[in-house]
Amino acid sequence: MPRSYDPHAIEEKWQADWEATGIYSVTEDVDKPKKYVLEMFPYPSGDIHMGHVRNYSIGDVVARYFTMRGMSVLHPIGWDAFGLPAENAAIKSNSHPGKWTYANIEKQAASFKRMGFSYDWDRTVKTCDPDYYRWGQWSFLKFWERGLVERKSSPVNWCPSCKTVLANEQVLGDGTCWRCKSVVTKRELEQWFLKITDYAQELLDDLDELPGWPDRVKAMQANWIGRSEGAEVDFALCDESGEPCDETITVFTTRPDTLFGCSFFLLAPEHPLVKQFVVGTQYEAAVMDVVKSAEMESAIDRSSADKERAGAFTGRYVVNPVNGEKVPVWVSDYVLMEYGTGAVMAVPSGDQRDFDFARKYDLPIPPVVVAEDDELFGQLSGVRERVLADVPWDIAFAGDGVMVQSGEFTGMRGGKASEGMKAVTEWLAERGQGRFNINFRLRDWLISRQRYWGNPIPAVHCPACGLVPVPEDQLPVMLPMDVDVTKGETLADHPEFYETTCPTCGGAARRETDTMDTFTCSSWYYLRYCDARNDDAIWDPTKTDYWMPVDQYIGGIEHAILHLLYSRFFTKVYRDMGLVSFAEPFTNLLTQGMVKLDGATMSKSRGNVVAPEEIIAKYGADTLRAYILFMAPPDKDLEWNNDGLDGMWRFLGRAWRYIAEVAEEAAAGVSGAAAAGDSASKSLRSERHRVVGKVSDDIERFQFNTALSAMMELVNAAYDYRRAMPAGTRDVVLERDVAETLTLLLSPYVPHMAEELWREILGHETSVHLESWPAWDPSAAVSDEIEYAVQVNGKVRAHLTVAADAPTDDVQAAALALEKVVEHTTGKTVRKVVVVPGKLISIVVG
RNA sequence: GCCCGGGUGGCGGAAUUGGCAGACGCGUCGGUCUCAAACACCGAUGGUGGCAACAUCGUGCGGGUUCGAUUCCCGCCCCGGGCACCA
Repeated sequence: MPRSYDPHAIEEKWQADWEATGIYSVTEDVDKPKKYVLEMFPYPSGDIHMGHVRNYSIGDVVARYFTMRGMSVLHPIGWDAFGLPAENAAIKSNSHPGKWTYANIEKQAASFKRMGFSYDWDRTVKTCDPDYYRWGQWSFLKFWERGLVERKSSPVNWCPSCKTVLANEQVLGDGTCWRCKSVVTKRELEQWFLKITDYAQELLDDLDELPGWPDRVKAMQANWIGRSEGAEVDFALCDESGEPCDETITVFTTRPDTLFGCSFFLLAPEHPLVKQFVVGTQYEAAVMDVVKSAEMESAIDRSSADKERAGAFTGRYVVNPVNGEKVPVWVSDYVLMEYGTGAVMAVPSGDQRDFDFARKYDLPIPPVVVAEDDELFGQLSGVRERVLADVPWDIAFAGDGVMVQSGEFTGMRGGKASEGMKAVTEWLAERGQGRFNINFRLRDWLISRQRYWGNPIPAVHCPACGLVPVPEDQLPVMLPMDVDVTKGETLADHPEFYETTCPTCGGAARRETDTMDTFTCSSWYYLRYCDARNDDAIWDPTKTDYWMPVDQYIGGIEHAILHLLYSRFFTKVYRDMGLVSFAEPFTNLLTQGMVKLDGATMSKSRGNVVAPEEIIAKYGADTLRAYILFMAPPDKDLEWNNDGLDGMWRFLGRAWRYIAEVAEEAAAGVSGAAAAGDSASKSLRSERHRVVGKVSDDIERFQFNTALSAMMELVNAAYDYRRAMPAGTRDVVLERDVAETLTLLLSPYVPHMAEELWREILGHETSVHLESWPAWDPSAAVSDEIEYAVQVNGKVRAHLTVAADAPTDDVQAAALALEKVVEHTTGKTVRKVVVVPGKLISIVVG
């Protein structure tokens, strides 16, 4: 009896062997095509969960496959090691975030090694190592030199639970913190920003250069960047009589074609002019009510769409530049200070929000763009002057139509990007009262954090010189390790840290005590992997030029905007600095689905966790790897279910047994035929070639589940062959080939089992992971007989087996002569016969 | 409201270019082995009718194109995700 499959006896043995022989270390090899396969690096929480198992198993199969296809494959791993969970854990366990983090990295690295992933561990980065974060600080200084760093005061997102500010991208759709789910509030604070908006247009345009990204992710990024084309329009402030004063207020609008319908003007409650306008006037009380209640409201309430809009008249007016009309200036909470200019021209006939506001406060709603099928069209078509001051409509009309009551523009097409929009904007531009403009929803990236466990911002506040960058030769600004977070301390509580001298004037100065958003650390780690141990530069460009861009990036959909947008931004800045020669870091992106249990994401707090360690203890790492890939295609969410594990275990056992039996028979000298011509041998041979082709193709399109199905089919066919052919009559060369081929096909999925089979059972000297991918001959995959399905009036009535090279006419004649076909065609006229070569014959009768 | 996905047996899923729907696996049922169980192996398994051959229905719903539609077109329903007082 051949030895049976025992993962526990082999897995750790081979892990030690691979580590000792360093078979997964790579260097630049100019003689081979390169592939950079990367999975998003993990936060070192200490435990490995099913999401990790899935993510890293996918990457491992891809990396091993490309290696076997003769490519030079970079497949690194590292740790996104700064961040709040370390501080929270340290507080809980009365420890230090660093101690906790480094211990977790050890533990988690051991788990990853236990899974048998093929990483080049020599390239590991830990973002909390000074050797790493100094280059993050260096990047910050370079960004600063390029004018991409700004310290400014603005209303920012504050998470009361994390006790720090958040970037816009880090606030979820429901107004909660992405990490802790607390409700985020707004605070006016002075903070550090990276000017990602300088790259808004390019970040949007270059999405078209990424055919290897899922449309979903590109749509989400485009949505987030939120480009709108329109115009700026200047409105002059005027006095009660309508006489313009010197001051103007500019608005952004996507509909300058509706300017003739502007019947009031709005300012955001936070707009600086509001107080100036109303202080000491009869309007002050009502206006300040609106301002105060807007301040009180949470971000969620404020943005609730069906909320009653509050407003008040300021007592002031502006002049509409197209018709000289005096327009009242109101304040309303539906105008946002953060978007556009914080001021809006209200056109109630063309905008539902303005319409509702006008009805509530009894303001006029003159129509200016009407649809041809609207009852007003007949009445107003061609009418230049305003004859109708209020529409009979119940809702605004925001669609495309014809301009009316619009002076010289009357009769033009109105709507977004319309003839009228362009004509009005040009008219304004000629007079210096407006211009074409583009607005983005994307805001600058707020990167300062009022927390300890992060990368210190390399800046000094000097009372004489202002903000001064830390000189490059003084990097890194070391994060002190004696901060006691259990007492709630941050860098701002450490005089030894912040008391310093100004690098410029030498006078007493205060070091910046904010740290950088951890997303800055993860925005360039994939570049550092190319040259991870470089102490003289962030990387050697010849190395990034060899490895980059990442050919296949794999990670969770939750980073569709966050990490992926930030990394694209960083790459473009490095390109402008001349440090890299490409504009996009990730050529192909696979967003892996979540692993769920009972319909919810697995999490400790929810208590619905299946620990990978338990599965490994029972079945070994190989079964777990293969099973999680077999359960579903990688981009779909996956509902975890232990029930199928036995099936994968059975399959691996069957494959093992087959290979071991073949090897044992050969060792025992059982002889048989070679290059046998019987139909069973031919059929197994063609199945072998078909399956190699199918598995190759499936891996390249990430269909790991169907690749495994195909291997199961090969094993089934191999057993069928053994059953059909008595010992001594089998083609032993073919069987040996099937056994070796199967081992090679399995090796990216179950690397330990394949290694044991290859070296100990099949008797090879060197690792299976240094072997080439098996060759396959598409022509050998075709059998010499083909079965046709024969349809009569669209229903399959019979099957017909003919020689593969039979002429179409013969096939058709044979099909028509079939008994079952005759049954369904007698007494009817054959009207048409369609023969799809190699597949089916469709007979139409009537 | 706008923009993306998705809806196929009891379950996970397959069908790559319009060509035999349900590959492969789980589960279930029946059998072999066994004193028995476990393991393993063999067979059956979309629904309905039928002893069977077979017939018939069937990929969210309703239409359409086609010899032929899970696949393409039109109109809906449901589920998931993103964006949203964005001017």
